[in-house]
Amino acid sequence: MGVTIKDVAREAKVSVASVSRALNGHGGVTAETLERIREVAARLRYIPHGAARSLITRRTHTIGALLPDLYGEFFSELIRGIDLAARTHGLQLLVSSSHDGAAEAATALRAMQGRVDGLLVMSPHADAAFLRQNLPAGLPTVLMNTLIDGNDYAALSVDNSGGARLMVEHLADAGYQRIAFIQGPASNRDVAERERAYHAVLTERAMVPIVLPGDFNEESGYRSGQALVAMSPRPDAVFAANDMMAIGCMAAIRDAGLRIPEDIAVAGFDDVPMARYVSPALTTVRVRIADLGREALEQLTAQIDDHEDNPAPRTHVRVSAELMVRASTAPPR
Amino acid sequence: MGVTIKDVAREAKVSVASVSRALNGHGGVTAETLERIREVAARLRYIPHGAARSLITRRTHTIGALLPDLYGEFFSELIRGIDLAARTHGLQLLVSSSHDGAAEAATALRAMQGRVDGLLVMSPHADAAFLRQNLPAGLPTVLMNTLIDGNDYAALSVDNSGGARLMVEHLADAGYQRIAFIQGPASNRDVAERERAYHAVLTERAMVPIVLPGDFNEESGYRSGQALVAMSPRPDAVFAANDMMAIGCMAAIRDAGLRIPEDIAVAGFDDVPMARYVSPALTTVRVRIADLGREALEQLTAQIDDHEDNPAPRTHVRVSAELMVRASTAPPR
DNA sequence: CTGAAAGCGCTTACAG
DNA sequence: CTGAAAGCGCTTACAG
Repeated sequence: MGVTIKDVAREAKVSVASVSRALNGHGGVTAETLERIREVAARLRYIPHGAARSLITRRTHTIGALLPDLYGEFFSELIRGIDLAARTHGLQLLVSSSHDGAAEAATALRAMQGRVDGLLVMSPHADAAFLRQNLPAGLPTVLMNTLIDGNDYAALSVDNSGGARLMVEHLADAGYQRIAFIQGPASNRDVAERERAYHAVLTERAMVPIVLPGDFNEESGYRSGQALVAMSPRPDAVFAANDMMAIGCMAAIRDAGLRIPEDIAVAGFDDVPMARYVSPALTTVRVRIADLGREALEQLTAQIDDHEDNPAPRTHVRVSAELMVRASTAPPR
Repeated sequence: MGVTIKDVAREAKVSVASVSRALNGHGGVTAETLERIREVAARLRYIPHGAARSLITRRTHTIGALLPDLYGEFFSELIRGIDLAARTHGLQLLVSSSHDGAAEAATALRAMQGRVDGLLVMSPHADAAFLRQNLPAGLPTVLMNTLIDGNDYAALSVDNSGGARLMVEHLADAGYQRIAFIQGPASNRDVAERERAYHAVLTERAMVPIVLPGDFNEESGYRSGQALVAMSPRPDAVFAANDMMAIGCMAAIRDAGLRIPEDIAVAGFDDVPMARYVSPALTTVRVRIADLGREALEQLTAQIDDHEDNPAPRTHVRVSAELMVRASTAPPR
């Protein structure tokens, strides 16, 4: 079907070896044959077959990314960081996403074998056994927001704990007395870390926790906001596990005829673009997701370029979070 | 390095052919040998080498996507649509993005050869010559928002023209008399289509066009908003080529002490999530970007599954746009 | 400088 | 049911 190196060799009246050398710029060809081969290759529109080439060179110039999703704010930023770094290294990206179960994720991971030089893994299904079973031994790998016991893999993750702590301390320092927390999806590890930090700070300050349910969606924030305003005594501040719930919560507070932050201060987590546009602007925690992606890819390329005798360290790096104080948590009167 | 089919064969005391047949479920193996081979494969943690397999099967179960970018609202949605459809077909995604020039895009495209079963192409660098030069002949391809003369390729694109026309007609029908337009980046084809439709409707209605510069960023919308409020006679409505500029423009109008829509109505294009949250909520044009991606992938798989004697038609489909009327363009008193 | 040959890891007719 | 062999399209020592 397609034109192969053999076609070029025949047409240029040389061996396939010479075509390969010429086109790859390895030298060892006279300027004359080089020119002829180039001309024939262009005329025939020869494009080398990637799979065949990487089968013999053991290089694919591709990195695989196993992700739970490909869209939404978070992944958009994550992919941006990965892509930025991949581009500077001349790497392509093989992505695989949306695995409903461990079996699907395993299939996806296995399909990457022989097609990537390294792997970026972010998966709720990934644990030590899963990776041992489905990851080719020796394939450079970096985990993103995916915690595994031991030091077998390099890992990067968001400092949820530090970020949430900053937020709760900010609210307490501002003078708020009854600080509520809106949870995210139960199985979400990021949320668990945020909630743990919330409890830790409240305990340190001898304050009483008030926890409301949520699922990361705006609607759940609205519902918890309704519950919040009906409480007695009413909380005077609420920290939602993400921005969208915080925004939903703000709507509920306003619909109840209360003011933000005078009656109830509201804070979120993520710093989505919208956070600056809601009114009042939302105080939140910013995580440089793109940095996480970029840094993960840099660590991965370091592993790929490793020599056996000088392995890159398998470290666990925390990407720090930053407090973005805005009008929604101005100190109470 | 890794364990290959040979290792499994040796360990299971069979030929590699039998290992292949057993593991691929092709039958022709006794239950006993099947079991033994499976056991050995699992014990050795054998994972087939993708490149080797696709070299012989001529199938990669991967589709390539050449995109100008991977992040931001638009691509997030586009990728979502592609990913959704790819998943139902069991396909992986090889993405390549951010090509600063035609040469870089060409390299990326060529690198896909032999590694994908089909190609989704969205590139400002793609014209007929570019594709002929860098696309393996016969490789199934669908163009997205990338217009080429002729019917060599299937193509899908956003109906910018129809969407912009709906908007300008909406403003005129609402009673606005002096409708301004804020442009996007000069080289952007989507913008050109939107602007052309703006001019067409104004001509039909015997209205005078008022065109202000912009570059898709919020700041440029703000600047054009400042220019707008200083005009005399002042336009009573403005249609920005995208939502972010519309939002910037709203800020400028408000900062000038004017009201929206009483003094100046504002409309955008894209329907970004934020559009519903600004105050007043922004009237805009919604394009189902995810549908574009999904539909493009469906067309591509149809081509891939084609038989030579029954080729899928190379059509050019327009993804329709929808008017989202909100408070920012309520009719003038 | 050039070519014949081996080999990357797999699958698939073809015999037995 | 099973294996030997050919071949997918390339690259790279090895000779000449």
